Amino acid sequence: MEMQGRFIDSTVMNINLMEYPHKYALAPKQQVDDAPSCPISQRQLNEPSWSREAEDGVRTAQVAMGSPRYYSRGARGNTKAKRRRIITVVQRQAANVRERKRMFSLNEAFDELRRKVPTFAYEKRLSRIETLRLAIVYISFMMGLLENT
DNA sequence: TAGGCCATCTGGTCCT
DNA sequence: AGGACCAGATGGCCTA
Repeated sequence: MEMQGRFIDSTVMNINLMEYPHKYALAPKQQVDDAPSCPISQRQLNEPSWSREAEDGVRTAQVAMGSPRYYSRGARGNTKAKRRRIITVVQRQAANVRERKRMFSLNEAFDELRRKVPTFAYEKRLSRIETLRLAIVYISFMMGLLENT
């Protein structure tokens, strides 16, 4: 079917993305008192996000001297203490790498979905939330077409 | 400059 | 025990 592509867009389908509330309900800010915020988190955004393992590995090697450990905070402030999972710095770094890879594959899926939903070529790149919402509307639109044929 | 978006880190929970 | 998944926090970049 030739419908995939640039024939319809949000305006054609009477989609007003702005009608969806974009405000997320923000929980009270979690207290981060024993871990520095990510000072290296914004390096070289033009790199593939998980190609930085070598650099992180250096940092890991530096920090891992003396085997410091991360402690899950668990039920901090509660009287009923949960079992805390203790991980090493190396394990924490490995988990960070896995998380980066996971987010990378998630973004790949978003990119693929962006290519499937119809937009005008000159439209700016859809955000992730816009992509999801437009995909929902697009699917509904196509289902309506099928039912009418 | 404020707000939106995103990448990353981190800890909690679930599952194998 | 450890990996996957998730959500909160944080900070940088970009645009109106």
